[in-house]
Amino acid sequence: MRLSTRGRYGTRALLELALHQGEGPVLLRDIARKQEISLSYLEHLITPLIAAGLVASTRGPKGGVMLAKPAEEIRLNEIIYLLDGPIAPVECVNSKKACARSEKCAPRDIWQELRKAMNDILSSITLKDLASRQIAKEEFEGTMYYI
Amino acid sequence: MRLSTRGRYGTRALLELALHQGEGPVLLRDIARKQEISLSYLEHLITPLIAAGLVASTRGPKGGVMLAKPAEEIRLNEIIYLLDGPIAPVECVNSKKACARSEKCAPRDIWQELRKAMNDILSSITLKDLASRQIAKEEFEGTMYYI
DNA sequence: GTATTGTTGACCAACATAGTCTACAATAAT
DNA sequence: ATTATTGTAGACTATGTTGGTCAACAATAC
Repeated sequence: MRLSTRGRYGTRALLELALHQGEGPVLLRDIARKQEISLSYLEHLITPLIAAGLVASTRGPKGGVMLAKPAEEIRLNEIIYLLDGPIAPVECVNSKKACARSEKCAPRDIWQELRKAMNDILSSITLKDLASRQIAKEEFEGTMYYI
Repeated sequence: MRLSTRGRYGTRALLELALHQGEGPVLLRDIARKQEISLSYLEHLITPLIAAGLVASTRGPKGGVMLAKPAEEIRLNEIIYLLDGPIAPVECVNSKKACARSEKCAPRDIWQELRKAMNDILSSITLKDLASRQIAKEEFEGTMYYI
């Protein structure tokens, strides 16, 4: 029951963009460095996000990537879906056809509850929320030194 | 974000045992047939469940496997844990040491919420509950023919 | 003792994951 | 125009996980 690195790294990359929203293009290289993701791998992760219209890119000197829409309009479930596919513990919760026993399978009902719970959480959080949380964490870290 | 076949098949196998609780040993072969799992694979799945004391087995003719304790005392999170490992979307939610950035990582908080939600659901459901649901489903299916 | 059952461990094919590397395309600055 | 700088695309690969198979073995009811 694990989330792949794609979804996690992608979320972190977008968080980085959200933290620098309004500051113009951010270099992939800088995202890679700050979020500790290999640049080559990040390039692959960013592609579907660009294709989906979450991220805008400009090439050449002074280029880079930036959020293509406000951080409050991007929800985590969207990011995970784009990078990891359907947020579902098993295929059969998406299509009944995936398994002949779907109709009379009690376990399947449980897997569906799991999916709903996960989706509810992920769709309730926007990149803006995530960025706010991150900022709060860092500020709190800072105050720690004064205790 | 998927549940492996191990956890799912294992759950189904135990459901089958719960449905036949008190009827003596059930053949692995019969479980395999009814739940559509290959026998050889089921053998591997049942082993950790026996080791953990959820299932009791007897060899030889008239042998088979049965629940080692009442179905109300077996929770789904236990089954999934035994077969799939920790119910966690990422390792870092279990041990902070897994990642140096854990302390100041907002995404990690989200993954922890996910884990909690999943665990809450799975630990709230016992094998007994699952069996009751299954019976209800089959009875309902049965009535359908009279419409 | 023999047929029947579970137990164990070696093995394996296919796929997913998590990348690397190279060549290429666009563009800003000169 | 040239060049340096950026993202884009695709081929390639190493490793691990998944979902098994198969054969030998151990226990036990009859």
